[in-house]
Amino acid sequence: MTGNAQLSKATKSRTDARPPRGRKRSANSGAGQHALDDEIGLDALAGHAGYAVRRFQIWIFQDFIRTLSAVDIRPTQYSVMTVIGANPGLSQMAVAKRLGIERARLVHLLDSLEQRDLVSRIKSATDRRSHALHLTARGRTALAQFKRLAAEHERHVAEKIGKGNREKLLQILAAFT
Amino acid sequence: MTGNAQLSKATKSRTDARPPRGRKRSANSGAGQHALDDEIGLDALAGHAGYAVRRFQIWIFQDFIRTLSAVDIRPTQYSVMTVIGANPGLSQMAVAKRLGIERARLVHLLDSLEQRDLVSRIKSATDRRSHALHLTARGRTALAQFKRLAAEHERHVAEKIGKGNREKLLQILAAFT
DNA sequence: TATTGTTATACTCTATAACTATA
DNA sequence: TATAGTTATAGAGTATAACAATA
Repeated sequence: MTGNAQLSKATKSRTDARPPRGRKRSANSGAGQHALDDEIGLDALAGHAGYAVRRFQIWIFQDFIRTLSAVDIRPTQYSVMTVIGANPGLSQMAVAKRLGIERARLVHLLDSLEQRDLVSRIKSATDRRSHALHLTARGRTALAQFKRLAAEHERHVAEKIGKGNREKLLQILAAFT
Repeated sequence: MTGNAQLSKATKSRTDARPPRGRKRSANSGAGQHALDDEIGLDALAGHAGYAVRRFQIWIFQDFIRTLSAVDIRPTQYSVMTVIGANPGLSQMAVAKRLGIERARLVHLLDSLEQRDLVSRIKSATDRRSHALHLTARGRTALAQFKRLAAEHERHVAEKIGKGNREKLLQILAAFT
């Protein structure tokens, strides 16, 4: 991402396509008339939850990746390990459905976690089509560390949007988890 | 995405009927022990804003794409057309920075919008390296329709999370837009 | 027949690097 | 030297389809 995700001062949304302050910019004028990003209005975009959510999600994932860069764990890998850790024995289908991940994609995610000796696939005795997923001993130790770093990331979020706002957000979006 | 982002209502029927409240599960049990998604705990994930935000963003983008499918416009295309419409003459760099899009990616986005005669690139007279971006006449008419459909999508969001919650969300995340 | 895990393909998006034409 | 637009590549992530083993 090139853009700055920080506070750009909510420029007023204009319904028509006119420059903010009578500063004239002819229709065919050259590009680059805006010295500051703040001058560029978002228009209807400012009222769309999806736009704000997308920008926020990019920021939050980047902070997560940065905060856990020393252990090389990305958000999806963390989510997979966390549900397996909390629900040992789950099948790949169950994990995929619970987290909204394509089962085809989970195959590759698990391949990489298994190669790092964090997760193991155990052939199910009752249904030989499926695998029971477990953390390895190493995986359990590692996950504990990942959780500490993830909690640190979560503190960054609270600093960024405010403690109360973070809790309100979790409450509003609880139905989607 | 296969997963339903709504409150999963556990449609899955399974031969192996387990008591809903029984929770003892041995560490080496086979896969597929969970009859209902609701039984699969998220553990630490439940406290992570990023997880909820990601699930919500997937839902909201899918609703946007579905609601605007008749006009074949995706969220990023809509955002690009909206800022160009509100700020005619902007350079590609300015649009890219404002929306947090890689300038390399904006090239392809604009190629496709230009091929559909919605946007035009005009050589800047003052800086011949850059292009001044404008909506075409057709683009302006089309954008008005896109905005009506986007407003319909926004009503879906309000229905889903509640009117007040949607406004609270916009307020909390305003700093990221 | 249906499901689980797997492989494969295609398209979107993100992140870089390098090239060109200008400045 | 630096910047705007472009081209190219690589890696995630999403969306499908199809296949083998098993139910």
